[in-house]
Amino acid sequence: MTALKVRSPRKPKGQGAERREEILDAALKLFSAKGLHTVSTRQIAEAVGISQPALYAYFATKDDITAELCIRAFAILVERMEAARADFIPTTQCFEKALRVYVDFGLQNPDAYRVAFMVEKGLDGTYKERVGDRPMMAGIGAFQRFAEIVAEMRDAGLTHDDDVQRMTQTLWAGLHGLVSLLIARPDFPWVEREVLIACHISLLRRGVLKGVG
Amino acid sequence: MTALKVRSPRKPKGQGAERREEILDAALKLFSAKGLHTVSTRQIAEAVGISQPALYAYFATKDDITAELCIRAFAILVERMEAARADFIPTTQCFEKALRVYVDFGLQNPDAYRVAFMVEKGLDGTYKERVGDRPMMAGIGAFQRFAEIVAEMRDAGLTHDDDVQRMTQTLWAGLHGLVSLLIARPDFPWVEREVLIACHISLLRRGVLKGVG
DNA sequence: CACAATAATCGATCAGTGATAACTTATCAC
DNA sequence: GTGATAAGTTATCACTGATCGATTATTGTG
Repeated sequence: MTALKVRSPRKPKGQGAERREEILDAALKLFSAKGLHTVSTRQIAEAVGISQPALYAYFATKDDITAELCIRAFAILVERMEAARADFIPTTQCFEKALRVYVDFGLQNPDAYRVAFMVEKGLDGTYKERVGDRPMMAGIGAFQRFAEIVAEMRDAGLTHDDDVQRMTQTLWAGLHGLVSLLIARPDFPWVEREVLIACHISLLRRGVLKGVG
Repeated sequence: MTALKVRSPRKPKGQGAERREEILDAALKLFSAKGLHTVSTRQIAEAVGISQPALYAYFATKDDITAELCIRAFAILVERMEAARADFIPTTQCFEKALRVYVDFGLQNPDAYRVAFMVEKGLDGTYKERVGDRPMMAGIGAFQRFAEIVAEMRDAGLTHDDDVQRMTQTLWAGLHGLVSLLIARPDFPWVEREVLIACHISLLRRGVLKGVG
């Protein structure tokens, strides 16, 4: 491993934002390849082709980089949830499809998902103060879309429970459980993944909706 | 903060194991108070009253300390699950009670729970190689108890699905979702906790069991 | 074209991290 | 006493995220 540092040419004067994107791109790739905690700021900087302190011109903190990635990823989720909601009618099929959107997103964006819902917060509130709950709030946007869907199901008289908040939180927790375990423990002797997901979604649907089992 | 280092007297010759316990005790308290990632080996050592390198006479790695704490905590869970299974008869009440045991355990031992199921593994396999999957395996012991309970329910003809593995994994994921979210995101505007737990358990029960909604 | 302004970036450095090596000290059996 | 050895030490390493102050390169202006 020679690892001569190859420097990227300095950006023209107004183009700092471009470098910022490069940093986010490099970070995303590294995180996906090696996991969140094992990637250092120096590795990110080297991948971009700049010095390590240069990162701090664009991000106050390493956590801010992950937070931004996370927020962007969740914007995509909200988008997908809205798409699912656009052609939503209160049926079992539509309902399951919406759940499936969430699961697929989590498994396709494991790093963002980790940062948003699985990363340790630090009981002293450190994490919270630095990065805010911005990533989580972004995730909550998706949660709200879920609440709307659940509300529609309730209004159609299809749910067991009438309290939408309560039901949505429970449903969300149920989905999150599968997604986070598949992400955190890929080596567990899981039943075939597609089968498991289908089975899980059916279970949640039965738990929320009245009618045919 | 003066923080004069107060040294604990050297242990007699055969009593190294006692120091080991002291380390685990101190670590558990610190982890509970400040969270896992924010506690350093130096802090643990100071709490015990020994030098930082002295830790490494008892544990090869910082992760090994958390792993041991985790394994011990999960031994308790297995114990409780076995107790729940001892006076188990295939009824809705007993089933829900068993689920409740799991949730209560997770919320009472959040740090152990984190290490076992929520801590990042490192895609390069670092975490796995050092600490093994010993903590997770300890957790799996509890999972097996669940499987047995589910099997009893199936044999009584009460479940929707006949595949015990599949159902148990799904059920476990559902429980884990609530526990892990409550641990990781305590600040989320949750519905009142007891209500939420009860609601979630009902949902999972409806998802798994046939019969009355 | 020269020049000041400034965005972009760098090298040096800091305190803190987990971990290791080499050494000391207390305690024990004989 | 005298070795052997468990228990613990200090010094140090490579690495981490982060800060400081200086240094480029570029730009619009005179």
